[in-house]
Amino acid sequence: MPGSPPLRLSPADCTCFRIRSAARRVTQIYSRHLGPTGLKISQFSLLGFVAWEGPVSIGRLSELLATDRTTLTRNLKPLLDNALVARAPSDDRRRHDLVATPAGRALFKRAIPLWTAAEQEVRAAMGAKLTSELHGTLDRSMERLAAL
Amino acid sequence: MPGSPPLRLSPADCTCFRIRSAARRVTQIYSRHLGPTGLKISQFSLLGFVAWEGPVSIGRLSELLATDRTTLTRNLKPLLDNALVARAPSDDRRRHDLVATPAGRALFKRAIPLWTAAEQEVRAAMGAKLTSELHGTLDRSMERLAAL
DNA sequence: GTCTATTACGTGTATATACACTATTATTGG
DNA sequence: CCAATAATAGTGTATATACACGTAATAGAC
Repeated sequence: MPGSPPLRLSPADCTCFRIRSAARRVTQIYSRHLGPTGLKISQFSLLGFVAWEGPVSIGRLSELLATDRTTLTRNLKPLLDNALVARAPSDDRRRHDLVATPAGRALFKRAIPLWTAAEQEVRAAMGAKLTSELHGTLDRSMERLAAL
Repeated sequence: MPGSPPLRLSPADCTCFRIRSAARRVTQIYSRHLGPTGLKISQFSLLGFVAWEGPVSIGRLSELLATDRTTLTRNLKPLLDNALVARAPSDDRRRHDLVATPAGRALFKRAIPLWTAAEQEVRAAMGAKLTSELHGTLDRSMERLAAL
């Protein structure tokens, strides 16, 4: 089996540029829908994870969300300030477990239909086939890139 | 032809979360490689576009990069401060045309091999098939989402 | 030729992101 | 028990992102 020909790569072929552009575009659409709740899309995700995973540490969230630990510290601030999430002491005093407050859970529930509308707008524009292709491709890419 | 069954969407199916996670992951890899140049990946892209497109306005760059105009104003600051990009007056005094300086073009050239290494690391981890699938899916998604 | 609508751009504000560094608490080896 | 090590988290700094708003200059209407 012969080796592949040497690829001629140009910066126009940049995987990073493509994925960052798409992320910006998609983020704008979701943000528009979520506007009335006062939640940004990343806050929606973060609040959802905290609500689902029950008491959870920053470090654990960092794994679940594939986000740097210190980024989450900053991202949590608006949620803590607005009392949507609260810190709870844990047995290990190095950790601060995070829980969603009743207000946080209520807001998340109110946000779900708006998120659904955003998701449906995107899926309607892309079509079911492209949507599932995109999800599958991204999921597999994340698996392959996790090792790096 | 019957309609599709009503989709039951859960926030775990979020397209935005997937694409943002992947963008974060990919960005980290490229940033690591580009570190020695002092350029972030977005600066590499921006500098490259300015160098290629010759004298170009902020508004035009905004279309090319699918980035908000005001974001580019901020993103350009480090490049202007480091004299990698310069403003040139244009016939229309509302516009400030941007050009890459010799230092900017030289740095971009030095950065290309590092970008290539990043691109190859990502492609090696993902495989050629998944890479081309990802690119195609992202490109088609951007087309479909541009209308929104 | 002026007045107005449009175009092109920057600023204020707020969030998102992550690396290097620091501080605190647990754990483990002796 | 105590010192060294590991684990957990926050801060300082810098960039990335975009909406709402304000400003300056051009183009068009008349």
